Amino acid sequence: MSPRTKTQVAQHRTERRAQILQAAGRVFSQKGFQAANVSDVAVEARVSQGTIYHYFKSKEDLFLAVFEAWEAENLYLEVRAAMDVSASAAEQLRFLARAVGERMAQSEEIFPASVEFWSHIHRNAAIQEGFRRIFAELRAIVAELIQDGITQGEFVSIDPSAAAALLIAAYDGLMLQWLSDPESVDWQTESATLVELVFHGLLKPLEKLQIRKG
Amino acid sequence: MSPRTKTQVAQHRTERRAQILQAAGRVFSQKGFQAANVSDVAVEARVSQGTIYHYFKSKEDLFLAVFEAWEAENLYLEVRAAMDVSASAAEQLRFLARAVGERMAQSEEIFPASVEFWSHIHRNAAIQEGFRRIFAELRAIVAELIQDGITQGEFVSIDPSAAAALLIAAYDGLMLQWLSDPESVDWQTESATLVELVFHGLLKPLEKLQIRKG
Amino acid sequence: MSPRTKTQVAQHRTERRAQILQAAGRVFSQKGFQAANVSDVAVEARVSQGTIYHYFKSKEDLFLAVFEAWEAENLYLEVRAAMDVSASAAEQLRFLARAVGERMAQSEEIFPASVEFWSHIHRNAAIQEGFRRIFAELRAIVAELIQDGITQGEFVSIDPSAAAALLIAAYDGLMLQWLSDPESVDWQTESATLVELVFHGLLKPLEKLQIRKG
Amino acid sequence: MSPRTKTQVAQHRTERRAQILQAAGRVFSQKGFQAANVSDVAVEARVSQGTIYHYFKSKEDLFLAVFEAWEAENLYLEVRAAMDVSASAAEQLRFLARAVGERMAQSEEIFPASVEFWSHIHRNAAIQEGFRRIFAELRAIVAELIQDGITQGEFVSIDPSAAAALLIAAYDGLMLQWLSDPESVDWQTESATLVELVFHGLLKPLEKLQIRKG
DNA sequence: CATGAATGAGACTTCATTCAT
DNA sequence: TATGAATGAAGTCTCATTCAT
Repeated sequence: MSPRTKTQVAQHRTERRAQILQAAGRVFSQKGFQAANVSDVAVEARVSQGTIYHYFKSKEDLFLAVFEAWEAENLYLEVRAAMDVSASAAEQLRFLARAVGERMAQSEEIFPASVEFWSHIHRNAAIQEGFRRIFAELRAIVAELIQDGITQGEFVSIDPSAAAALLIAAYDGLMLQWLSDPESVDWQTESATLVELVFHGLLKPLEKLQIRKG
Repeated sequence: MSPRTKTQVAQHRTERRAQILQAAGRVFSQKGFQAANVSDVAVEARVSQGTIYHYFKSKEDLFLAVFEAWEAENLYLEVRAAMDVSASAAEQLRFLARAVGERMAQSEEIFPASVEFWSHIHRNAAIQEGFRRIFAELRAIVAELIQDGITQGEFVSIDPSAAAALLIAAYDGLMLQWLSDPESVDWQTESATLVELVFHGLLKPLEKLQIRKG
Repeated sequence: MSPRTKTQVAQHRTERRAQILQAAGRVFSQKGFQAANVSDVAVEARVSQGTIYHYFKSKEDLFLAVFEAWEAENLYLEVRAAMDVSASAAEQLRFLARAVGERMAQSEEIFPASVEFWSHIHRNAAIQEGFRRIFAELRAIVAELIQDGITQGEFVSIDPSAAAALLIAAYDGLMLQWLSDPESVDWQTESATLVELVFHGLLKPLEKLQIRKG
Repeated sequence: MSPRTKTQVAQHRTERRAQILQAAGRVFSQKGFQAANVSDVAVEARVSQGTIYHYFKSKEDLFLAVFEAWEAENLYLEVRAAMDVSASAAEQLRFLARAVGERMAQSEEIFPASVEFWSHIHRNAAIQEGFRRIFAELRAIVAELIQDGITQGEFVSIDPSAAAALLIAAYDGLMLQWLSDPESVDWQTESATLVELVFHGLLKPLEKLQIRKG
């Protein structure tokens, strides 16, 4: 009956959807969700406005789809990948810091999108849940790594989850500083400093002993 | 009907302005700048829409004024206050971490406002410049403190500015985690862990020596 | 404070509302609710589209307001007025038929509005309820009149409510015939014929006796 | 793939057309012409939107086709059928009233469609013409019957056409009352009351004589 | 003939801003 | 200064219709 096979139709739909999704990602991150027009997205995706509504129920639906796509290719997959390295906890952490630093350096153009999503956390349950999941997962991974280090006598005893939260937080906070002044953040330097700070601490060994004595 | 002195008039203006500004702060942080209506602000401030335009040129003007007010009572004043303590760099840092942690715990209701401003960094030059200034100032203060510690032999040699950036970033990042799941962040714990981590590092002293040797 | 007194403002609002309501009545009855545009109403009322939304929440709200206004000045007030005549039931009925006939003849231009409302009965609960009330009230009045006639020995025994329904129905049905062909309905003739038919019946007295005998 | 004869093709077209027509009838009567979407009709008919346009030029064309189909199976065929009974005018009229009453009772589900068509009388020439024809034909039939009764001395002298119009109108008006409150109309009762009223009239024979005397 | 993706005009509605009072 | 009615531009979304397959 149908001139195109169902498979062809489905594939076509998938491609078109992706095309609109990417365009929307660019537009939303550039202008912000509210300020962006559906017509802006349509132009960017080179389709008519009406077509967008064949693939997404509403502008908000589209926004959430963009968020899901963003979420899907988000950091934590990469983070988990870094864990595959079978090495000491310290080495894994060092490796991870470098990997994330490099990733950040390459992702600068999507920072606005991230911040845009951040600003919807407290207004949209789906977005909030997405971030809750992301952070929970990231924390779990990093905390586990730290816990391993403690267990194996490599690391000092510390609250692994609280420490993990701090490490993750640092990168988000740096993103913000980068946005307010790209010159002010050098990802390589920051990652290196993070490792140094977190591994050895600020206090000089001698001081440390003295302080501990005192 | 009774004639008022110029002073009275001026005072009246100032009060009305503040009244609108505070209302706008609440509304913008709750709904977001774009989603918030001028009429929402008017209702919240208990004035008419027209009145708002006697005190602010436009909605954007009002938003920027809110930003300035937010900026003015922002963290860094408190941070600088912490510095007044004449003590060792380590003690100052420890004190600072605790003070900031407490401040964060009390400021949870304005986090949405902060994130709202963040999302305008890359779209509004004034906001960007505001944040650039905030971060630059904060970094300068903390970096100076670290530098002092290094100079006085308290701290190990480390990039003071990069380290300062990390410490500041951690708090912004935690704010984000708090927004996505308030249960997940305990400011006291995080501040304490931050101090521990930053002071002593993760690595056990023995390990440290061995690693350094190796 | 306010330059105009509250009374002035309220009066102004009332007038404007009425102005829009009347315009909407004309437009909706001419084009039908769905086919009519809010902009059509705005043009007819000589206000901007936005202004309409200061007075009515939505197009549907406006439609319902038009319905209420139509309902308010509807037949049954006139019908009840006709009842004030203290006379025999037969004379009241005769008077009523003539009054309604005259009223119909003068109301031809709002017939489209009536039919438009009719078509919403089964789709809109408020409209349905409105008509239920109108018909119930009309039936009650006419049925009471007939009952009086029966009680006082003027009228034969008959189901007063069912008979009332028929009389009322006749006028609505005639309205329809008029709309499909204005030439085909002469209100005076129809009212006169109705009275004759309803008072004396079709059957010749003699026939009647014979039939009743048989 | 197997070649079909022209007859088969034609039959197929006819069936498909009917299938769409019936679906459209249901949808239009439920939602109203304007509010109904072509896609609603397509879903109801289990064909694609495009297919509808192979059988009907436009949505309006489809609507008119539905109207024609509705018209074709409308009352007056039944009415004329009732006339086939060769009996006295009175008996025919009595029979007719009962038949129509029964028909109405069974047609309740298409009342919305009727009212929907009514609401287009004054906006669409084809619909108006359709109703003009329906009413004219009905009136002619009933008026002829009444005229017969008069001619044969069964009925009193009365305007046959005006009386016919009233009888027809009553049923349309009752339909409206039924729509506004299904509980309020019992077709059997109404038909019986109609016959009684129209045959014998309201006035008591004695009264009648007196009034005629007076 | 059948499909359904695509179109784009146009609908309702919102809202920042103005201005007469 | 304060008001709030009025504006009209612009936004989101719908939908009848077309057309390539």
